Amino acid sequence: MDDRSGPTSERVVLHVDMDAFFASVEVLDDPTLAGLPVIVGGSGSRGVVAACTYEARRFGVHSAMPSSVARRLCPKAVFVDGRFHRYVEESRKLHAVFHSVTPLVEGISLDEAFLDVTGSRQLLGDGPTIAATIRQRVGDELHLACSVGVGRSKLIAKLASKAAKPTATRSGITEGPGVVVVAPDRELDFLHPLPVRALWGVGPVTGRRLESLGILTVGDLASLPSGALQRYLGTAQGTHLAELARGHDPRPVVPVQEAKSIGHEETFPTDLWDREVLHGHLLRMVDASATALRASGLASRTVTVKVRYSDFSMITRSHTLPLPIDASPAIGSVAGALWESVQLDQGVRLLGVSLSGFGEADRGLQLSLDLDLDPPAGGAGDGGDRPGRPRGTGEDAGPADRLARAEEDAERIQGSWATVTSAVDAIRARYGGASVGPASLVESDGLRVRGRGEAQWGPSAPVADPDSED
DNA sequence: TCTGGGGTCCTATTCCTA
DNA sequence: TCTGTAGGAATAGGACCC
Repeated sequence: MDDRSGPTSERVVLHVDMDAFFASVEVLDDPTLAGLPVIVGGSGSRGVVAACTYEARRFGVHSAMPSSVARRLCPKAVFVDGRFHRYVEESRKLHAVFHSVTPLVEGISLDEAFLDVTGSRQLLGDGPTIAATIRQRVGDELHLACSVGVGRSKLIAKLASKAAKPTATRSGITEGPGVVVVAPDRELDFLHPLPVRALWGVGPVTGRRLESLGILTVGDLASLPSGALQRYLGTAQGTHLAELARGHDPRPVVPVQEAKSIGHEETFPTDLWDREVLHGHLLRMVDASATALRASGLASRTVTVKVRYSDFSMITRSHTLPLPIDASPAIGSVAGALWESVQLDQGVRLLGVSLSGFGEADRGLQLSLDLDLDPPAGGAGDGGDRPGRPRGTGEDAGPADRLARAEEDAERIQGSWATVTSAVDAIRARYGGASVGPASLVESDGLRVRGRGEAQWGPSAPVADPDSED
């Protein structure tokens, strides 16, 4: 397939990455934090660091690090719970700046984006000029710092922005250049000395595997025959990494990426064993996910239940329906059947639900007179026996039977719940997410739906915990 | 002193069907 | 009807990203 957008060498891609974004927003809102080691993230024993200031990084703290380790490395750190809505606000302003430069903006996360500025150069200047302008405007308008990488591919732009960042070591914080430009004829000189782990797609596991083979740098990787790499890492990953190591990255900047899954998962402050209690949590997460699903105008065919046990092993159980559904009780019915097939021979640390296989909800089901129009008591789930469905005579149906019944339930509920679902969504839109919910969850303490940012980085520390400061 | 939450993508295996 | 085979879909698990 030929590329009609012009020669690849002419493409100019920017990668803009905010410096310590969440932590910088916290400092912006509370200037007394300026100059202090600030850590944003879960403060509980099972929390992780979402972001931290460079003052904290001097002590070796970094994002995704367990909070307990961060606290040990930097006992004087100020822990701040994440305020996701604030980061979203600032992110919107940031993206407004990006969109004033080019419509080709691919957001990677709240604080990071690729911009294809190939077509903006005539109006705004060359790549380095646009990069400097963006950096200046983000500083002036948001009072936040960012780093920008400029190259002819996403790979190069991304690595360049990293090289543009400040660095923090025990001896101090060194300002970065802010903008790093990698000219096409300098790409391999820039790329090959970098460690293999710098490449997008090389994480801890692949990194260790490559290093065990003596492949330490991107240059080492590039010198390897791609066939050998494919045999070692698999076709897709081997081919992809071989290409990246040679500086080949034709991936376009794609402005709108449609979601492929929507879900909720939570780590509990302590491991849970009780099947019923866990089922209650599962239904709560189903309701939250289904609400998000409908808010996106989607319906889902595949329901997946995820469990992480106390020993950190993880299992998933999923089921795909013939038709997409979006009603919470319908999804809850399938999730409940999957949940019954989950073994509980050790404590559960994390529980989650994920919805995928999107399509349009079938809300056109004609209601016949013998359909059960009453919403199932207790909301979602596989609770009581209901009319309109043959029940097996055996006391303990197998997983396949349970799923088949849940599928029937889901179809029936999906048809009868369309009006209720719309009403619930309307009430929540007006009075907030906690204003209405499944009856089965109303009286259960602690079963409120956790919102984004409330404890996104793990369970919070107990309110009065004398041991919280070691 | 131990590992979050929201995702995407890939691979291997199993099951079903032609 | 049985067996072998091949392909596709579903399922489960894992690595990776921010």
